[in-house]
Parts: sequence; structure tokens; C-alpha cells
Amino acid sequence: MKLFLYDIDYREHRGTISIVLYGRSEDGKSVAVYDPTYRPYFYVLPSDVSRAREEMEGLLKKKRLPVGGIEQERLLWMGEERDFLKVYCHRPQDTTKARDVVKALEKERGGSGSVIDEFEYQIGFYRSYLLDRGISCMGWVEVDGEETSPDVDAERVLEATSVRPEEGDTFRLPEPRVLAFDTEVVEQRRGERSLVMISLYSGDLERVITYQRASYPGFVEVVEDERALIERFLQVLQDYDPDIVVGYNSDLYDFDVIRERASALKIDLGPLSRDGSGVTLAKRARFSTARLKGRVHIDIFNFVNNILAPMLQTEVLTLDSVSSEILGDEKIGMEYHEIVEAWQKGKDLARLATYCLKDSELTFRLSRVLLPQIFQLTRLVCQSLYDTSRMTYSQLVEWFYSKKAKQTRRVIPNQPKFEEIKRRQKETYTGGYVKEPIAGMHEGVAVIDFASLYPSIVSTYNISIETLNCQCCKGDGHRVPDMPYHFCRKREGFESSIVRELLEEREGLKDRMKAFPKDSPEYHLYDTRQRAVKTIANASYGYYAFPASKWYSKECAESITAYGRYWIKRIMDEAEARGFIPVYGDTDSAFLLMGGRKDEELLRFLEELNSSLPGIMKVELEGFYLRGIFIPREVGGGTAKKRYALVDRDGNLKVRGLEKVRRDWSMIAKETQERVLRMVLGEKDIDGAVRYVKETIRRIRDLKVSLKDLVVYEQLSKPIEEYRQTSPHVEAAKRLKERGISLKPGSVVGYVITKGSGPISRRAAPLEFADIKDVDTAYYIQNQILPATMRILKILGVKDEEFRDQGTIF
DNA sequence: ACGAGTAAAGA
DNA sequence: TCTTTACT
Repeated sequence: MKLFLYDIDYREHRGTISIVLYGRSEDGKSVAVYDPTYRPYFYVLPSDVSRAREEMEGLLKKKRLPVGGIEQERLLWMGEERDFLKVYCHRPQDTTKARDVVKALEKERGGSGSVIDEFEYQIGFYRSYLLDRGISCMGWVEVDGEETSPDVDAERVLEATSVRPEEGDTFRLPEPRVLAFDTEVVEQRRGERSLVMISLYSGDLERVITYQRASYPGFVEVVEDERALIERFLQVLQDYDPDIVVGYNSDLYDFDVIRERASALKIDLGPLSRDGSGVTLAKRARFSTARLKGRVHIDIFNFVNNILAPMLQTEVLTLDSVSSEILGDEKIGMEYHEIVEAWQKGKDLARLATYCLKDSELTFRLSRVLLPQIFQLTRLVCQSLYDTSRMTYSQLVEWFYSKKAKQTRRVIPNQPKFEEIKRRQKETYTGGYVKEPIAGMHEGVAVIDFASLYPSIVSTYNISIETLNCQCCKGDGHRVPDMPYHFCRKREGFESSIVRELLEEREGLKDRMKAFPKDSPEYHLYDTRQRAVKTIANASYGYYAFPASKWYSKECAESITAYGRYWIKRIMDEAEARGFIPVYGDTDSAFLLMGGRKDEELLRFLEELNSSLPGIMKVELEGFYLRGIFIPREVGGGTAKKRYALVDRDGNLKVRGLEKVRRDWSMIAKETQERVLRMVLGEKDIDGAVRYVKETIRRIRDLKVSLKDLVVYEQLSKPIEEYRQTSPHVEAAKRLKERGISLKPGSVVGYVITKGSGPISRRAAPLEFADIKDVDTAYYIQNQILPATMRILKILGVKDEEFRDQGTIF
């Protein structure tokens, strides 16, 4: 039969450890498949095959870890073919234990030296199953087998004789059953919280469950008490039978509360999962995650935080701000104290119910946008949906490389040990080239850039760990500019072949995508898939330099940046020779003055350039701009890099690095800077810009601004006790703590500067306890508005004295 | 648990 | 000058 796979796990079935696959059949029935044909194993690299085999068998038997068989297998290791021993174990947790035993045979460990090293002993059982079988969650699998005793919650349960990926599987997916949920919690007494409402939302379900009577809208269901609330939640969820349950911050919050209350009220959460285990906590490096085996619990916050955050404008990743940016819709305004009041006084309960439902609705609608991305990434890296939805960029690359290693019969390298990670953290190398800009305002600027510069270098110059400084190409390999390295020309390396395939696949997808209208589901599907491919390709450079990487190589990373520096300088030189003066450039881009030339002339230059570039390297036009401005550095002289503004021919402003785009500046300073840039770049209206700044200064002096325009946000990077230097955001955090609000590392503090004497950190008041009447207007004029705007106005000849009579100190 | 390079503010 | 943050 054909099965669409959602989740995977292992458990004991009829006396043996068996893989369990959870999914749906083509006719939409829930199916569980036991696969007892797969066994846990790890690899040993012996120096002497037969001696190693003998010694391992003896030693493991003595330690009561008898092997389930040893096989010889030839695998690629560091670019060479070697004979490995594949050691089978009886239980998944035995691989690490058996490895510890076998390790004693290594020479450095005082052993006989018959064993050199061990591999793949730490890869989880179901994860290595997915890699070996070449199947993936969110993909179709072909199963042969027979019906067996149904001991899990599924309409059909099979025991498999064979499981394989479906031939010719496209990446088109069936519509999963997705259910979003949210909880409302009220702290009754100190430290004692109770669940008061739970909402559930899907395309065809809107429900709020609670236990206080009031006149509610129709979607509210009133039950007896908190116990009945949780039991009803289990019932509704089980009746709806979702494949995927989504929440926002539900790993750390909602499921944590549900577990706590269920355990206090002695309620069995078993029905939430398909195997009766309820909510199981999976320990991760930094925090734990909530799993509902057989269904897939996805906490959307993880994906937003790990993958999406760099692409978002918003400074905080709350459900409210993320929905507002992605969906253009927001939460219903209700603060925590209002929620508590509503519940305790029994008023406004209808509003609370609507608020609760809205959170589920937003989570559901976010999942409509984001789940397709997660699905494609899952299929690409061939892992479980539960895991991939929580992965960082480096983990996605790692699992994709692992899958490719299996396909090409390579052994997966080991994770570096702690000392090795520490050592790697100290290694540095030179990055991209940044040209110092020519200061001032420029008319007519074209920006050109390399398409996926680093991935295209990896592919073009065959950059891989196993092709670095190969013996076969000494003297005639790809020579890295200004580095004592070369890469092989004869054999394609592992990482470079992966990156080449990814880039080729992406081109193909983009071509196919263009054949469909932009609003069609096909276009969306190809677009989502090509973005997933791009995500992995772009992260591959960073993964070389990631200290905990299994495929770490400082040499490869610095070769990539060396080629990058060579090529960006070279295209700037060639542009200059053609009369396009380069005013600025950063890593993969060049800013060229048009000097009155026609657009076509630049396009022709690009065509010629591209026909001369090696391999798959390609330069593209990023855009034509009406004007651009580069500003002098505040200290040390010269022109600032990575700080500029451009305006295109339609009047769109593009700002990089300046205060406008930084969260550690007040909104009022950022908005004033933007207005100045628009006036200056758009219409060259310097007088108007000066007038606008003066008007803003007056507004601040007269307190005709709102408090939130004055807030500065800064992140706490460590616990507040660990700071050696006093600074405004840390002092503000300390003041919050005094009033019972303690902030963890990673949280963002909002504060305003109030009147008084001494350093500003003494006068930083947390937003929550600040009053507009206390703000230090002089600080906002002198240290926010003027620096942000004068940086720009100064180069256009405006003097500080212009603002002398504005209550400023010059 | 993404790298290096860069700028700037505050103490 | 050093520490810290944020951005590309």
C-alpha cells in the first residue's frame, strides 16, 4: 500500500524493537506501520579487519552487550575507500554503549590497536532509518505487509516486510489535517496557575472551551471545571484527528501548562498521541520540546526564531508582531492584567473568549503560510517533520549532507568534541572585501551583484574537504588567490557536488515556476521548493566555518572568501575600465556610477562580463538608482562602510546600516532620519529637511510626542549579573527585576531616558514604568535626533550652528 | 548552536 | 580605551 508519512518513532512490538511509521493512506485513513526489518548499528574503522572483529566480539560479550552480527563494508572516508566493520546491536541505546567498549581497543586508549575509530554511533535510530531507506516525512512510501494487532490509535495497523520510497514521487503533497490551539492561563495564587480557556481553530473548526458561565458567542462551549476543560480538549482533538497540531511558543508554554495541570488533576493525556504516551518531552541542547507521538506537534515560534527571523523586519518575535508582518492581522488588544480581571470578576468573558480564539486563528493562518516551507525543507533533508520544524540552518545542512553521504557510500564524520569546538572557535580568517565608499551624494547609481556568490564559488572551483590540496593536481589544480591552497580538477568533491546539484535544481525549478501564473498553486509550490533549496545552498558556506560542524574546514571557508575577494575586485576593475566608476562594494556587490550613460550600456557590459566568468559564476543587475548617499565616519576619518541610502526611480528608499534600520535607536530619531533622506535624495530639498528637523525638535521640547516614539530597545545577551560594564539597558533590566519582572538572556529591554543628573544609565527607565512627563527632552534632541539627521545633512553643507537656537548645546 | 567585517555609543 | 550591540 501507499502511505503518506507524517511521523516516525520506534517501540517494542511483539517482543522486538521495531520502527513505527505514522501516516495516512491514499483514501485518507490513519495508518501505523511496524517495520521490524531494520536494526541499529555503528561503524568501526579497523587497522586489521579480522583481529578487530575477533576482539570486538569477545569484549562486547564480556560486557554483556552481545553483537547482533558484524558485516564488512567498503566506504569512502576522507576521500579514500576503506574497509569498515558494521556492528549491529540489539537495542537502539546499545550503539553508544558498545562504542565505548570498542573504543578501548584503540591504541591511544591502551588497547591492541586493532581499531582506529568508530562512526555513526550517535545518530538516532529512526533518523538513521530515514537516511538508509531514503524515505522522508511529508513524502509517499510504498509498504508491503500484513495487518497486525492494533495497539496504537490508527484505523489500520500493518507489519511491514518491505518499506521503500515511492518511485517517481513528486513534491506535491496531500492536504494535511492541521489544528491550531492556544491556552489562557490565570495565576490564582502566587506560583499556582490554572488553565481557564483553550481554543482550537482549523479550516472547519472554531471552538473555545471554558468553565465560567456568561453570554458567549456560539463558538464557546462551557464545561464544569478545569478538569472537564482538559478532558474536553482531549476529546475534541481526538475527534478532529489532526495530523499536525500547531501552536505558538507551545513547546515552552502551552504544553508545559497542560502537562502541569493534567498531572495535578491526575488526567491521562494519552489520547493526545497515537501511541498512548501523551505529551513526551524531548530534551534538546538548550530547552525541551513537546512531542505527540504519531501526530506532529509543530511550534511555529521555533521556525520563526531559527529560520525566518533574519528575513523579518520586526524586532520582537511575538505572535502579535509576526502575524502583523506576515498576515497583516493582529491579536485582539488585551493585557495580562485584563485577562486576570476578566476571569476573576467574571466580566468581559466574551471578549476573553474572542481573544483566545483569535490567537488560535492567527497561529492557524501563520501555519498556512509557513508549513509549506517547513514541508519542503523536511523533504529535502529527509528527516521527521517534528525534528526539521525545530532545526537551525546548520542542522538542516548537516542532515542534508548526511543524507547525501549515505547515497554516495560515505561514512558520516563524527561530531567534534568539546575541546575541539573550543579550539575551532579561536580560529579566524579573512572575510569578504568591502571597498571604502566615495563620500557624498551621487547621481545615477547602478548596483550589480553576483548571484549566490559563495555557493557558485564552491561549485566552480570544486571546493570540498576531500579535494583540498590533492596529490593528483599539485601545481595545476584550481589555485586559490593569495593562499597556499589548491583544489582538485580531476575528481568532483562531496560538498561541491551537493552545492552544484542544489544550484542546478534551483535553476530548473525557477524555469518551471515561470510557466505558471504567479497566483497559481503550481507557481507557489515551485517557489516554496526553490526557496528551500536556496536556504540549504546558502547555508553551506557558513557550515564550513561553524565550530560544531561535522564537515568543518577553515581552509575551505577561507578559500571561498579569497575567491570572492578576487572576483569582486576584478569586476570593479573591469567596470572602471569601461568608464563605470565603482563608488562602493561589499562582498558580492558593486555600486557603479552611470556617469550619464544609457542603461543598455551597463546591461551590455554585464553580458560581456558574464560570458568571461568561469563555471557557473554570474553577475546580475540588482537595480538602477536615481541617487545614493555615503556618509563620513564619526571617528578615525574616511567614509563609513555598510552605511548608505539609495532612492530608486520610483521614489523607493533603500537604507542600510543607518540609524533608520537599527532597533537601538528611538522611533522618533529613525522616522526623522527617514524623512530627511527622502527629502534630500528624492527632491534635493535640503532647506525642507532642515525645517522638518527643527519642527521635530520643537515637538519633542513641547512633549507633543508619544512615549513609544522615545523608546530604545536593546537585547540582553547574558544574565544581568554577568555584565562588567554598566549600561542603560542593563540598568533598566535591573529596575524591572526590582519590581518583580525578571528578564532572561535574549529578551529585549525597552527603556526611555528620564531627567536628572549623572550618566544616562542611571536615568534609564523601563518602558513599563515610564511617564512621558519625566523624559529628558534634551537627551532626545542632542543624542537621538541630531546625530541621526546631521550625519546626512553635514555632507550637504548644513552646519551644527543651524540648530543653535533650538535648545541644543553647541 | 552562523561567519567575518564594520560602526557607534556609553562608561 | 574597553565593552557592548546591531547590522551587512
